[in-house]
Amino acid sequence: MLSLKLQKELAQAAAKHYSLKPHEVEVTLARDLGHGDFTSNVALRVASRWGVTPREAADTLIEELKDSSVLKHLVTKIEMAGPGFINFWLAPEVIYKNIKDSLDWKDWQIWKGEKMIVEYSSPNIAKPMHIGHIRSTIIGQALSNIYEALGAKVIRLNHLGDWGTQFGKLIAAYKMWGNKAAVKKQPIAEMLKLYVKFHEVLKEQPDLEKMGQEEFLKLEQGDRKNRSLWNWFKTESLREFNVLYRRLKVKFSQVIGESFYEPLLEGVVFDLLRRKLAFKNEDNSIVVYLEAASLPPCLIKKSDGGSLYATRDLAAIQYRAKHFKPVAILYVVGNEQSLHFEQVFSIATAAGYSKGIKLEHIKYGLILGEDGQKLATREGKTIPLEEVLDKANNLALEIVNKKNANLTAKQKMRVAEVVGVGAVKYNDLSQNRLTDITFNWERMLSVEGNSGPYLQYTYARLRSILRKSKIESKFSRAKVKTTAADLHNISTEDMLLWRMIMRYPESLLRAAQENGPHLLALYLYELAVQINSFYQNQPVLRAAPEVKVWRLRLVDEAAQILKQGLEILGIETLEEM
RNA sequence: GCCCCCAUAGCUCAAUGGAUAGAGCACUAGUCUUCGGAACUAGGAAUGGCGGUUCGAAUCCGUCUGGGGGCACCA
Repeated sequence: MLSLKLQKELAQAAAKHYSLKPHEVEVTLARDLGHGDFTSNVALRVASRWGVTPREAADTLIEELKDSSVLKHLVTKIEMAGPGFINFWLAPEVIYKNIKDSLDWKDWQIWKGEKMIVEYSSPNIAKPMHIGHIRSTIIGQALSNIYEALGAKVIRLNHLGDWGTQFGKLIAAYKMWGNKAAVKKQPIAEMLKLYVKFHEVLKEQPDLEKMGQEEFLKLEQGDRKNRSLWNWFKTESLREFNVLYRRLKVKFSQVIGESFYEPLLEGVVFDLLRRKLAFKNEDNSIVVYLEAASLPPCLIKKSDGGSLYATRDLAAIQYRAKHFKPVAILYVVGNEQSLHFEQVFSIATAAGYSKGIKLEHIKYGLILGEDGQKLATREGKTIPLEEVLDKANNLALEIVNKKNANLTAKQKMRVAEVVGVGAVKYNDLSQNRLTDITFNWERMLSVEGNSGPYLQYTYARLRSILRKSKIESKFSRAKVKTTAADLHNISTEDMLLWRMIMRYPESLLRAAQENGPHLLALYLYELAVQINSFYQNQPVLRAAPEVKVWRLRLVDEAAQILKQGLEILGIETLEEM
């Protein structure tokens, strides 16, 4: 909310008075109180040191700060506010400088040059992408963008689920009931049918389970027929996935399937045995005991010699550490895999695979069906992502037809797609990632209130004002020039909006700290609400010249932040809609 | 049985240990000679129960209740 520079300056001034180190004093803006002021909870930190109440500490602090030579040029008034809160009124010159500093990106690029890996989306081959995949895909994309905006070098990995017993099952099912032409025609739909059928028949014929395991083992051992089937399934699946990724505007630096790590698996198992972390059971399966970490044991090799999920993730950590040398790996994967990651991280740490790398499971709540129950692929009970996007698109098209008849048919199609996808993405990104989401069509497709389209609409309106102001050429962004002297002419409403604009970098920072894109979404929404309310009552183009210059700059800055912020969330903006 | 996540308004969700717990939907009443009404203004309504830590708790700790997920040869 305050520029880093000003925060630092004030903290230093306060610290000097109390012989504290600057980091022991906290200076933050707590509430919007009016024209050009900000509040601080400096007193609170001091209070806990002195053993007095915050109110007493604040009183003393105010007396002393009044005479501070360092603060004199910054602050025009200091006052006691709530229980232990001190309000500072800043001089206009300071506010102006603060605005400029806040909007200076370089200050906020705290991840500059750091390399990190974000693993997201990671769908399973041969299964349709459904509503459950959208969370990992969209949250991962947004987080990657956030870190990148803060200066990090982000490697975006799609860790495809293209290995494991499930493919044994699929191969078995295909060999029994498969039809080449049908798969060619509708690859994923047909593969899903086979998979579902396999599980249905499995209920009556339990020996099918073994059959699936055998087919996977053959695949893993390089059986020609199984390999070529698997390759074919994979190619067909990826083709369908890419259509959806293109629609969602999701990109990856690398698409590396689990199968990629297969040649490394033996090495990992051998290494863990050598380090006496893993042990061989009588049935030849190999397990890592994790009592020390209070976790259940983790199996890394099956009794038939086949590999497991955990084995592959361990190999992946080893590989990534060696080839990318990241400072962190973020796994954007659902809540239900918590145990798996706790086990894998624990083993990786013990074996030293992740030395110098922060491993973090960015978990998120499930999307539950409208009945509040889990949506399971095996039972064929899912909502395909394509269906969600199509529905959203149709609804948006209906609305644009009503609202903006002037657009050409082509423009309307474009608007419908951008708005539809935006609505779906925002619905997910605006919520805390940890809570389970109960699926709801109405909310998912909402275009009113706290929704993606509301933000897109706000941006389009701001751009419309700027176009009409004629301060910009067709291709360049608006650049409204202001000076500190102009600040004396602005109203309280204007000032409040400035304060909101100044908070943008901080919202990004917090979103990164908490790995919560919803914090950025929330900020953008608050900004949009405030500017909507603002131009409803404060004329921009018809204002007096000295006021107009500030209002145009406000509109310009807000528009730029909305565009940039939405882009970071992976949501496109439109000049007209 | 053990472990993890969650519980806030009728519904869906917010909230750095701080000031009067915010929104949207729905409902009610308003704002159009408008820089685009996908908007704006106003209204009622909430921290699951009981303890604890703290000057201060929706937030941290304990416990109970309720919902979801998981617990070695699926991923």
